[in-house]
Amino acid sequence: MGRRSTHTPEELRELILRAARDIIERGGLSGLSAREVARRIGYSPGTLYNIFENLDDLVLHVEGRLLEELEQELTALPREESAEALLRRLARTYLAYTHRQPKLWNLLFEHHLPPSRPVPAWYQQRIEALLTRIEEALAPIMGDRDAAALKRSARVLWAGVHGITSLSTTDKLSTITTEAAQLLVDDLVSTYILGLSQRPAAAPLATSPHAALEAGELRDESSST
Amino acid sequence: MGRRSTHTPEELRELILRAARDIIERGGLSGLSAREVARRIGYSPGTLYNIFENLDDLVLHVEGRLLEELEQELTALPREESAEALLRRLARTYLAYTHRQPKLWNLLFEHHLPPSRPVPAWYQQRIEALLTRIEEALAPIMGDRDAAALKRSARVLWAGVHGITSLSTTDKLSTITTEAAQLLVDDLVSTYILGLSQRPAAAPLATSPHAALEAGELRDESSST
DNA sequence: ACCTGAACACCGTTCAAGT
DNA sequence: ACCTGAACACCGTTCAAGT
Repeated sequence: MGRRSTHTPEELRELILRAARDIIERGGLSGLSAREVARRIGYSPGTLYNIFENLDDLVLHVEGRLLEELEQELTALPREESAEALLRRLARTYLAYTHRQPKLWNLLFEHHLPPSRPVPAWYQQRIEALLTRIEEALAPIMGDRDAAALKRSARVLWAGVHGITSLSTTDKLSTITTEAAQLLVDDLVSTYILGLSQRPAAAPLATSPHAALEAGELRDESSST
Repeated sequence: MGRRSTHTPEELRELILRAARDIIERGGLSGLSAREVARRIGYSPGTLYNIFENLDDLVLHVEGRLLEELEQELTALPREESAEALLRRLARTYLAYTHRQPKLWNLLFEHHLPPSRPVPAWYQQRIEALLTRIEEALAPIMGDRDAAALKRSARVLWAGVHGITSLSTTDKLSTITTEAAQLLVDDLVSTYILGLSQRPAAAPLATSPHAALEAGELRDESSST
């Protein structure tokens, strides 16, 4: 017993993260256990708890790495001719990344912290960073619409692409192949952008045809429930 | 030991499903265990295995009930003035259902079967039934576009709404409130439908402006990777 | 200072034995 | 025929004890 110090704390951290990632990539989150990680790296289970708070904390850091990697891929994308082409490329890159390691990516959505402790700030920031990539790509299309609309559209697209990848990697959309999923992603991006381009740009929002339509429908909604 | 027959097999099945549902509703999938279910209903753990194959099978049947309930809600919806209003109502109903019991609904997406055994047919059919509700609502808008386009759009909308609800219930979209999620869902449905309405209806597809556009873009894509 | 490993309180699943 | 409960092979997490 006692110390071994064959690895620095940083090395140990790396070893643990890599082992955990490997286990999840092969067998999903349910295949992961602290004891299994310990076995793989040749340390006792207790050692993990010197470095990570608990298993949730460890998993959260594996997720963080994934978000980081994806963001790098999105950032490294070549220039495109049009804003629409760029958005489509972003969506496809996301899709390709998730299909390259489906179980790992699913981690982001099947792992939940106990409601007692909220998602840490650094994690939220990584997601915000990805959303910012989309907002940047979307801005030229949105023209002078207000910032709230831009944020909203970025989130709609992100969530939509996520929904497609999530349902297709877990085979709950009868989609199965990556090609089929890509068709859906392309359809979403093209059609949504086409819809956006039809919307009135900024202007007195309250009096635009579309705002009036929405207000009317909302009244409908509350009166009939 | 030995039999007790204070409950018929059907009653026992009900007891188990209800206990499991209750546990998941409170503590999520990770809170569920066969032993805990057994404790709650006052039977031994082994009893569950007379009725369900294993814990995955039990969970799958809880999911089946959820899909069934949602479908009933969607089917019972009142008539709407327009196809768009109906689609929006469908999306909101979905959202409301999932936010009413978020942990339970998340079950559908955090629970994965081992890849060895695929999703059973009855489960796939429940999902197809829900997609059919959307296709019916969407058909008037799509006009005489081909059936494949209808199926595709229904799936895009379903996945999109799912993505929004999934990310908002797990707080990974910085959305938090149901109202915020509803804004996103409304935006998705309205904008996507607006986009659809701009597309050429059927006609000689290969020569329509849009088809030409897409073909061009696809060529672009493959040449630049 | 760092790591161990036993200990505690749990799991899913099986199956001989009981009624 | 139905149900039990002990048994097996696992868990996450803690913490006194060792080096």
